[in-house]
Amino acid sequence: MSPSALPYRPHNHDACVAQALTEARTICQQHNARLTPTRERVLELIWQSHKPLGAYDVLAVLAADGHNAAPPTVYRALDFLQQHGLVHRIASLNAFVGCTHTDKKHHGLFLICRCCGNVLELTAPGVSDAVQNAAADEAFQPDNMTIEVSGTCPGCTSDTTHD
Amino acid sequence: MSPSALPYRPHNHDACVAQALTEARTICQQHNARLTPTRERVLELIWQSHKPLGAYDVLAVLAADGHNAAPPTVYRALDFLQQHGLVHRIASLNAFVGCTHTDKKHHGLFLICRCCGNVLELTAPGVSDAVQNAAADEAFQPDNMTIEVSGTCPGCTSDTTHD
DNA sequence: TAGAATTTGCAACATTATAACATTAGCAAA
DNA sequence: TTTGCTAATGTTATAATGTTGCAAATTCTA
Ligand SMILES: [Zn+2]
Ligand SMILES: [Zn+2]
Ligand SMILES: [Zn+2]
Ligand SMILES: [Zn+2]
Repeated sequence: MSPSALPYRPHNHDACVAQALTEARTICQQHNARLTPTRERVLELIWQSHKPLGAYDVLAVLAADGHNAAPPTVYRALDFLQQHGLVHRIASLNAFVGCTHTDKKHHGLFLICRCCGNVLELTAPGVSDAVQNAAADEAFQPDNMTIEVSGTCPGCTSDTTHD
Repeated sequence: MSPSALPYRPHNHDACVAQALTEARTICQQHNARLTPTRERVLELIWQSHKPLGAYDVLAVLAADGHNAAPPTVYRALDFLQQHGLVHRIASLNAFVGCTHTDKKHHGLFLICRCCGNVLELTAPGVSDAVQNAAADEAFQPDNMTIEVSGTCPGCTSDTTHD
């Protein structure tokens, strides 16, 4: 899985979605939290690709579904999903992406391709540690870290045609 | 300067501002760019503290100055200042802070105190390198990195009274 | 089933950012 | 010094993103 990991190469994405939903159900059960239809639907939409989706994009699809939804509907669902570690917010894009490491406790590092828009989430303990050290040198107690790297993914480096 | 660096302890902040403005003039000259009155004023406002300032906060002060300003005025000035490396945008706060490393080429790492709101910018080559490595492992070519850590600064860890 | 707690619907509003186009200031060649 | 170019600013409107507050409905618990 090292060079050219999942979102950057063709894969059975339906399996991604199915697995994400299954894991979500398990996790919510463990947390004694209710994965209601709206929340599950939002999660499914976020997972429709590995490109982050904006809250209002989600809203638009819900509306097209016939769901009578307003912004708070979406933001509440997204808050819930974030709280249970099922999605991450990408601050530099104001958008949301499904978490691909729901099993481990982690601080995600996100590789965002400027060209195709896909995002790969890494666990990158080396980076976390380096940040921890830098913070410790300043006697700063880290709580949460946002690490977002934009650039060009392997697919877009080689190709001339993009998605 | 290691433990308890600048923004987190009392310091002569006027000197911070003066230095920032001086460096800005130098840099703009070098870049053949015009540090117009509006741009300089915005930079000065951003530097009024080590707490990031929102675009509309800047706008409000400009208005109080008697300057007939609209949002584009501020955003344009901020774009200019960012382009010349004089301010950074903190994505997780939608706010702007003066760059404290205008001399070196750098990717900033920001320690954001949840309690007092101050931000300390570090250069942290160790972190940059770790990120580069993680990206290289995925054959990803990094372009720009956003590294923002929120937590508690040394001042707020010890004190019970905050700013 | 009654009561409590969580979730949703809904309306209005707040904040952040950009588009489009007219106007002006700075500068240099004719 | 007038002309013409470019960068910078003014102006208006609008887009995009995110929140608050309260009432109704649903789900859980006892
Ligand atoms: Zn997939
Ligand atoms: Zn994750
Ligand atoms: Zn200072
Ligand atoms: Zn900087």
